[in-house]
Amino acid sequence: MELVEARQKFIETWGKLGSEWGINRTMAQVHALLLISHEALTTEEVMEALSISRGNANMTLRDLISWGLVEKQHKPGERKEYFFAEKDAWTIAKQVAQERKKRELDPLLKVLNELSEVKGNEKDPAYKTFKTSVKGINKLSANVNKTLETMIKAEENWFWGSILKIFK
Amino acid sequence: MELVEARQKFIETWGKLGSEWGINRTMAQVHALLLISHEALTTEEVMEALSISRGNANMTLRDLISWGLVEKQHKPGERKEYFFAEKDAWTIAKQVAQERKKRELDPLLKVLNELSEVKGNEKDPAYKTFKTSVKGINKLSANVNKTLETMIKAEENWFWGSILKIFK
DNA sequence: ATAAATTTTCAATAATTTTTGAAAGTTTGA
DNA sequence: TCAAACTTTCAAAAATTATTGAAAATTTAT
Repeated sequence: MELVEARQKFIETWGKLGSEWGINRTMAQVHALLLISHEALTTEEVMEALSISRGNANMTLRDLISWGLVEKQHKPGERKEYFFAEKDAWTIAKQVAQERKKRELDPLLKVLNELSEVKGNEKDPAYKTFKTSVKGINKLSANVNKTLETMIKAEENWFWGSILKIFK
Repeated sequence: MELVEARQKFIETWGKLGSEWGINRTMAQVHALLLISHEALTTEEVMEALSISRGNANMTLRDLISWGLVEKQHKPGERKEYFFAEKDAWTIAKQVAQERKKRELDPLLKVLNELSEVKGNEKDPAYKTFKTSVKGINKLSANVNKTLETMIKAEENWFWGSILKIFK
């Protein structure tokens, strides 16, 4: 396979994967493009490479920055902004995990904690099932949350550190 | 908070979470409804509870079955089908992980393996960056894959078994 | 202060995804 | 064999989500 074709396929595959996981396809594609670019690209170049509009490119790049996956660069003497992606797979994964935790897991836990406290008649099977199910999900979510926190905070932690080496 | 209100909120929250993770909102809501129902429900009851059409309810329930999260039940002497959800949070999580692995991770790995083998000029920075990035993602994905396989196959495995107890 | 270069915004439009509902299909019991 | 009970299908419609593009805002150099 030729590099040009392979690049195309990577962008397409990454975009598809993103959309299966609730990430806008274009955003995943822009990320893919930057991942396989050895130097930082301008908005113009991103627009060109993926045939997307200026508005779309701009918003998408800002989103990627807010996810901590891309950063702006400035070249001396140049006015325009360049965009560059973190390339290390482990760092990307950590960043995505951290962001999703903040955006989704933390709010979920807040709701589950509330719902775990609903009062009712212990004899009522509807009440019992609700409570048991919600508590079960709450507990698992809380454990995932705690683990992510530990992992993110202290990769040096002797225990998690050695587990995580499996993935690197 | 009243049980009726709490149930409503749980269904809404689970639906939102699903859609953030690329799962159709209605499907997540039907799942939520069954999760907090102490007995199996008919298509009719699901339609009623969530105000959705027969076609939608039918397709969604079939999908949930294909994800291994819901099963059909038959009551003696009754003609219609009843649907019941697995309630244990850990079993649900395992099931979802296994399904997503099969549907998404395995196909991804196939592509990444292909792309890792693209030939080109080692002096070309575009080629070098492509190769390095793709290989990095490939390696991480392969490790995640292997770990999931191990986890799914042998929960009894002394090593993973003890790690997984953290989550249960 | 001016204007060229660049980035951002956002209402309108387009594309995609989901849902509906009625018709077709299937199963079961009499 | 018939028909009632129930399930499945799928083309059309609705809802949602993403994209465009031109105007407004901002930045920078002179």
